[in-house]
Amino acid sequence: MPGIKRKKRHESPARTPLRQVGIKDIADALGISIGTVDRALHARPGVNPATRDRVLRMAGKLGYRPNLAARALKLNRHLRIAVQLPKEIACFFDPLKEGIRAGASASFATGVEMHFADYPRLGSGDTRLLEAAIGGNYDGMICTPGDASRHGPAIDALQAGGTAVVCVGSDAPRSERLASIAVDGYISGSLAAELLIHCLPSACAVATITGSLRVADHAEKLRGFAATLALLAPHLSLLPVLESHENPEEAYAETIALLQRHPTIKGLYVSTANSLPVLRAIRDRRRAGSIRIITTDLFSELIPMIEAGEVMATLYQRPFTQGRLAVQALLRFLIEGVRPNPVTRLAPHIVLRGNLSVFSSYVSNPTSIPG
Amino acid sequence: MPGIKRKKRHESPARTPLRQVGIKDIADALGISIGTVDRALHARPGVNPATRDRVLRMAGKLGYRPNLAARALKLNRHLRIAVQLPKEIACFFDPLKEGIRAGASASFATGVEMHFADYPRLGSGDTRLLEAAIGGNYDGMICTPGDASRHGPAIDALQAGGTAVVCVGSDAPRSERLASIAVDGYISGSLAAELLIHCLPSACAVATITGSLRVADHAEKLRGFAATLALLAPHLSLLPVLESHENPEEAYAETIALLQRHPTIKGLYVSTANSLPVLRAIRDRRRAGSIRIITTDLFSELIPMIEAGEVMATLYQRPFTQGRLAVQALLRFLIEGVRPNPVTRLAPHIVLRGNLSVFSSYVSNPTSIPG
DNA sequence: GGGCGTATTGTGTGCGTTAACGTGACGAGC
DNA sequence: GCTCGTCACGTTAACGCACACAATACGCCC
Repeated sequence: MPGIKRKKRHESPARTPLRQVGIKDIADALGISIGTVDRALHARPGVNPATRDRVLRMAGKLGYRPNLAARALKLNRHLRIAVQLPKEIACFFDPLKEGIRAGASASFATGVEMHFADYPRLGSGDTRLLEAAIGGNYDGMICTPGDASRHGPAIDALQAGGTAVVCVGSDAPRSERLASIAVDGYISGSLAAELLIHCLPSACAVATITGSLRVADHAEKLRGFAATLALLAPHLSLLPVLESHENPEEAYAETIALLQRHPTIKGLYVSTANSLPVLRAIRDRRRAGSIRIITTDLFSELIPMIEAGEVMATLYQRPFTQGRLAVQALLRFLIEGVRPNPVTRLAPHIVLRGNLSVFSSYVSNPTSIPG
Repeated sequence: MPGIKRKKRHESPARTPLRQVGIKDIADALGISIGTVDRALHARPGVNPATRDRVLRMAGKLGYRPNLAARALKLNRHLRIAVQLPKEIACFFDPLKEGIRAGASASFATGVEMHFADYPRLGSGDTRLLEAAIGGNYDGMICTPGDASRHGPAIDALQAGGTAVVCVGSDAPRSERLASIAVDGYISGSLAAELLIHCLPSACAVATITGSLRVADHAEKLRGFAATLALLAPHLSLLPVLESHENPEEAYAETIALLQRHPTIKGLYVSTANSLPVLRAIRDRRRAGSIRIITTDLFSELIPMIEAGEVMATLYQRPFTQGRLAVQALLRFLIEGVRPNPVTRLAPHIVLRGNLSVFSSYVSNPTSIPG
């Protein structure tokens, strides 16, 4: 209850009552019982179709809105929701999990059991975990399908078994998932290109390094990057893409080799969160000042590099928001039956030096991120 | 109820019941009545301090979480919330209102009456409207204090009378308002400068045009712009600020005069949403291609200009999100008594050509903006 | 010890909805 | 004519919590 002391409300006499119309009001208006109204509203059997119509019409006329609190109280549903996410990359998935927690606690649905399960990283143990959940009788599932082709069948099986699946961070487009929340990869790549273009007015070479082109999201980012570069900056030449396979040593070595092969390189887009080895290689080769770098995601080590201008911008994928949206869509569906938009594609936040302070506070304190 | 058909839940025999512990469980565990437990939990008078401690300890031990649905049902509070916002500038305040509506309907609070009141524009009729609400016995109020010095007293009076006030879009820092949600002006200005700097490597002049420096937010934006320019780009010279006073004719004339006085100008930051006259002047003087322009907010006429590259970027102030956050903070306080962060400062979205599609869909369809 | 006052605790009601259960009415089948 | 089943609808008991009110305990005075 609010801590402030307050004057008594409802002291003015002729205030519009505006009492929330309930099932009882409909019943009274029609001279029938609430039981019938309830059955009619829920399309349950045992109601004369004529009565049913009258009820529905009256409900519309009176502007009936079900009292969700009462409903939630009555049918004290124990929603069981599984959350299966990798431990790595922590700077993305940790705040994502926080977002899920925050979004779930904002819901008034009592008795939502959240079962968090971790696996080491995308592609290692995730499929097995997902398949294990098929028999788990979950009402909902939130997961990141790293490999859509392998996870699709499991997702379909879950859906068929009555578990609503929401994909977050990445998508399994051809599966039966209820919804998918992710950052738009094409837009990310396109933004990275645009930012580089603005800084590189004269002809030079730009490069990209990614995790694996087999990951749909990574491929999408490069598609956006290349397309925008081709469209807006014919004077920039795009070097063949490098793949680090999320392996630090490989990323480091690839970068060193790249700098050796192409000393004139002026721009670099790192489309995976694992940018540290790349940045280390550039530092070691003393090229930190002469290459414009766009990275992905945000973590503590990156902050001073953005402050120093070593990294020009990073594309923050808003993991907290993604988690919040995912769980809210799922709960909204399970509780109210509202089917969410099947595909939600967020634009990443462009983090520059000027707005870094806002986002760095997210990194240090992943709870309670507003927007 | 979800439309999908689902297998029966709870068919496995020995599932942990995990019944949500309630006030009754605490009472039973201690051999006392729920009345006492209730009093203890709510720090109400008339409980033996020793019993109170036992209750609190047991509540903690059992992991008691109040059933929000039951609470909401019981104290079926008729919250009356006033929303007072200007009609202009529509591209900002219309989606803000939508955000308020969306945030309120997402809340499970039944019986929240939202009283929307409009006035023509900031500074014309807003103070009177605000003062009129003092006797209105509202539980909450959402408003944009255009002039903090004049609105502060009214806000304090409202708070004293038991109305919780949330400022949105702008702030009245010295008032007793419950919370304030707005975009950080300093960061906006700083971002605008940073974007311009990246595009303007050689010495030249940049200008700014704003509404009125008397508006705290506008002054803040210019402070951020000037500071960042001075810090990062000594080669760019900042011309004296122009004020349009949100008057289209004045904005147009000022811009024409500016271009005449300073033909070498290469960058321009328009820190108010009323950028159309400025852009028209630049077009009329055939300078569209040669000046890098950063604008504020997003509306339909701006979209093709960003697509064409005429406007390099716009700083989208996320009105929908601001509205959603404002009403959610307010409701959370009124219902659960959770005092929100007094100051929330969002970073604006940087809208470039690459992510324009995401935001232009917000403009055309202001309902259901995800993040 | 009875009466009284205060401090502390117990009991009951109802919020709007749901779902199990109860109740007529009517017609078929014997 | 009686039972029985079915259809349409009525009645009612929860759900967990807040709060008004009832009840009990204890200390104190005369």
